Amino acid sequence: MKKYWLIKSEENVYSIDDLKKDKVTAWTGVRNYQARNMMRDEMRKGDMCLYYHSNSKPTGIVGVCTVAEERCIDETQFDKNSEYVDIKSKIENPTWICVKVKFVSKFKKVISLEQIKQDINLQNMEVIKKGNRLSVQRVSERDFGYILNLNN
DNA sequence: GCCAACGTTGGC
DNA sequence: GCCAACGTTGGC
Repeated sequence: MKKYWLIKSEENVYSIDDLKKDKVTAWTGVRNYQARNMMRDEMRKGDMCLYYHSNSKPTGIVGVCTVAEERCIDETQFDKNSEYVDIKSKIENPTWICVKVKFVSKFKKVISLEQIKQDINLQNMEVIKKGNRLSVQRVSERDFGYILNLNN
């Protein structure tokens, strides 16, 4: 059963254009247990993700990617030169597990947070709920399909 | 840069 | 286990 997600990235850190160029990337640097648990326990190869830019103008959904590989070790936790290093994490039992995502498409136009807030059909999306800072969120199949249609 | 809304840490 | 202090996220 394919599942649908929304994943956030700061545009100036790793944008949809970076993913388009790299084709596949490990979704490293997530240091929130709830987000990790979703990646580790629920995200599976073939699942589809909306790609969301935070800290951008405007913020919003900018494209689509797919889970290319599941349950990957986030290597940045063992990299002493990385800002994401976690000295408490053990090689034999890594704390941080992520997925690899593959570029699928970039939208013609950003579907902005403002637009989502105003769309009566998208009021169940996590991303518009107050205080929701999770960088990995579940999206319903219906909302995912609706958003793809908005891009047409 | 501000600040609300979190999540994490650590003393007790 | 509680909770104050602190750190982070992310919209604006």
